[in-house]
Amino acid sequence: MRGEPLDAETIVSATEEVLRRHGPEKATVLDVARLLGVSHGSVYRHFPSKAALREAVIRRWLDRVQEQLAAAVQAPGLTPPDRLRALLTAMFAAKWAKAREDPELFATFRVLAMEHSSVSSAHIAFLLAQIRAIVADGIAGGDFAAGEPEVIARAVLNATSRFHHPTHAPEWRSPEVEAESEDVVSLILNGIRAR
Amino acid sequence: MRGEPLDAETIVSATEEVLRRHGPEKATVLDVARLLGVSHGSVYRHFPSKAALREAVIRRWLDRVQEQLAAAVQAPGLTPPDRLRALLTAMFAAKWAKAREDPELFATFRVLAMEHSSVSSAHIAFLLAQIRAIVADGIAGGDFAAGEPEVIARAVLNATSRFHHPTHAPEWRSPEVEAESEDVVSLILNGIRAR
DNA sequence: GGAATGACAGATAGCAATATTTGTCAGCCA
DNA sequence: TGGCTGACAAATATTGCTATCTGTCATTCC
Repeated sequence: MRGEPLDAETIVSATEEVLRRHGPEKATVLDVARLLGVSHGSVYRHFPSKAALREAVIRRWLDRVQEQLAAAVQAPGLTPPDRLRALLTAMFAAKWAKAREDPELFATFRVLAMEHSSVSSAHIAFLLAQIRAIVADGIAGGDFAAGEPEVIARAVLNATSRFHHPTHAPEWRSPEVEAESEDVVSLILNGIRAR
Repeated sequence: MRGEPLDAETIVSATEEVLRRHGPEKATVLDVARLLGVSHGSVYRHFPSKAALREAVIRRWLDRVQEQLAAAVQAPGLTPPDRLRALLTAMFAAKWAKAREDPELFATFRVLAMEHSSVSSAHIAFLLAQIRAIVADGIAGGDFAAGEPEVIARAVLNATSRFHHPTHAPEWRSPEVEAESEDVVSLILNGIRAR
C-alpha cells in the first residue's frame, strides 16, 4: 500500500512525532499507523508492544543526549576537576533544555524512569560510567583524594539528583536552580579534591 | 448534640485519623464530621476549607518530627561535623520511617509539597535554619572552611534531596539507600571541612 | 514466501447522567 | 448569644454504557 519499505527506524520516528504531539497518555499505536499510512498490525510486526515502541523512542532520544555529553567531556587540556564540572553542567543543561523544549517527550522519559524501565537504567549506567572514568583519572593523577571510583561516582550522581532526575523537573523552572546547582557542584568538587 | 466542646485540636486529630485511613484522595470533610458525630458545618466553623484542615494536620505532624530533629542535634559534646552528620541521618531516618509506617499521611505531605504549600515551605525553612546554625558554628570554630552559611546550608539540603524529598519516597524501599546516603553525607562533610 | 491487512476478543478510555462533596448561611436551640 | 444544624448551589466524583485501543492471527496480496 506504500512505496517505501517500512522499517523500525521509520516507525520510531513516527512514534516520536506522535508522542511529541499527543504526549505519553494520549498517544496510541493507531495514531502511529495512521501517520505512516499503514495498518496497526504492521507496526506490531516490528515491535512486540506499545511499551517497546515507547522505549525505542526514548532510547534513541537518550543516545543523542549521551553523545552530546560524551563530547562535552572530550574538550582537550582540561583537568579532571574541570572535566567533572563540565560533565555535570552539560548534563543539567541538557535535561533542563529537554524538559522546557520537548515537554511531551520528556514526560515520556519520566514515565519510563518511574517504571524502572531498562532504558532509564541504561541511562543511569552511562552517566555513572562517565563520572567514574573522570574520578578514576583524577585519583590516578593526584587531583582527587583516594577512594573507590564506583562509590564516589554514585555519590556524585545521588548528590545532584535534584538537578537531573526527571521527578524534579517542575522545580527547574525556578530561576535560582542554576546558581544552586553551581553551589552543589562546588561542594562536591571540594569533597573529592585531594587535600 | 455532643457533651464535649468541639475545638480545633479535636478536629485535627479526627482529620488525621480519617487521612490515615482513607488517604488524601478519598478523605472527605463529611468523613471527619461523621467520625466526630457532628455536622460538617461545625467543622467549617473552625477551618475555612478542606485544604486548611489538611494543612493543619500536616503542620502538627511536621512539628513533632522537627522536635525530634532538634533533640538529635542537642546531644552534648559533639563537634559541628558530628552534629551535622547526626542531623542529616536523623532527618533521613524520620522521613523513611514516616513513609513506611504512615504511608497515607506521608502521601498527604507529598501533595502539599507538590502544591508548594506554606506548610512545606516552613518545613524547608526549619531544616535550612538547623543546618545553617551548625555550619555557622563550624566555621566559627575552624572545623569548616570559610563561606556563607546560608548558601552552604542550601547546598547541603539540595545535595541530599534524594534522601529526604518526598518525591523520592518510592526509591527509599531499596536496601542500598542507607549506604548511599552515608556516602553522600561523607562527601558533603569532606566538601565543607577546613583544609 | 514474506510483508501487510483487517476482523476479532479482551482491556481501556471516554462520556453523560447521577450522586456525593464542598462551602455558605439563615435559622434553631441550649 | 454562640455554637450547631441542615438545606442549598456549585463543583467534583462515581457509575454504567459506549467507543476506542491493544495485541493476535488467519487470510490476502505482491
